[in-house]
Amino acid sequence: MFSKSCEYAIRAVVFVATQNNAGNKLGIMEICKEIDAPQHFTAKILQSLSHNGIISSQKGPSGGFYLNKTQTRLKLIDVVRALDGDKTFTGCGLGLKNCSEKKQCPIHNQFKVVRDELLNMLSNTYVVQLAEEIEKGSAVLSNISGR
Amino acid sequence: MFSKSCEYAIRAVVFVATQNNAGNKLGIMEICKEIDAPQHFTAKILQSLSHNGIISSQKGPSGGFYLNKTQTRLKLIDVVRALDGDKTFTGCGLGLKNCSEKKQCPIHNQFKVVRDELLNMLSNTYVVQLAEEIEKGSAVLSNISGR
DNA sequence: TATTCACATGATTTTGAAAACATAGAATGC
DNA sequence: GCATTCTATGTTTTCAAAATCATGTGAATA
Repeated sequence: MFSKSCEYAIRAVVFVATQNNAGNKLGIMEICKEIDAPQHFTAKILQSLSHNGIISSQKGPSGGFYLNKTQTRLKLIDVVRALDGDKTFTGCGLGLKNCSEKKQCPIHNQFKVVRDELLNMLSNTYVVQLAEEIEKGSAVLSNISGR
Repeated sequence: MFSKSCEYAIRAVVFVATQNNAGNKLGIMEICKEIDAPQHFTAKILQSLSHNGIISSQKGPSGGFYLNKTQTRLKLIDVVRALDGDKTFTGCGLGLKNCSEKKQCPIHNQFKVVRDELLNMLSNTYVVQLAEEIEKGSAVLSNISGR
């Protein structure tokens, strides 16, 4: 459904949101360890997100990634769009490059319903809301058992 | 969403269904040309489908792929399951290997709604019904313009 | 029964996303 | 200003899906 980049990004952003209270910033190593993601790869992803204004970053000692006031209102759709673009919501279900309303694949309309449901879900889900789930302990962000 | 294999498979199966009337069988070349898919790769996919009883095949002169009586009642879900397995409907949206009802990722419930919608759609869509769209001219199976 | 045709099968190559590596650059704190 | 700590960037490597290649096998028919 999503690219690996996008999966790691969502997990990372949600984790950052859980720790964003006291205004403390999170380093790459800390984030990757918690969400069980490859360090260098995830670093690039977060840098890309930072570049796109999805999250904020601070260099130097005691620096790291964090969310500014505006960014705490982040939705999942923002993260997905920044990394995977619109192709998740516009691409043809059967891989036809020219598939459109005018010249459509046979499952075009049926598929549209599913994609709209996805788009709707991502548009109505806030990152902070997911962070709360983690804080409450009703959800996890890592593969590693016991965390 | 689906693997390339699955995309080619659906397109191929729908095309076979459109030509299944007079009991004539379709060769690989004919199929690949029509749906604009790589020949050898698609051959393997169809052979796999044939192996799984999704479609039928006949060797020798005037042989090819076709649907027998039972197979004309094929649903999309059958094709997807045969090639991509259940991971399309069960895999975690955030890529967590251990994600389950008990230990779930933060978007588990939201994602479930979308996946169920997809599962529902695939379970209620018949291949012959899609073939009719093609025959009517209200949908296409190829990237190539003008076909 | 030999030839031809078309699917079947296994090995190999290609491709691109994913991941790792190496190095540069910038900010903080002392 | 200098060391430390972190982000930024470009290159290389890895790996599995995707695609190809080469050869085998069964069926039709003359």
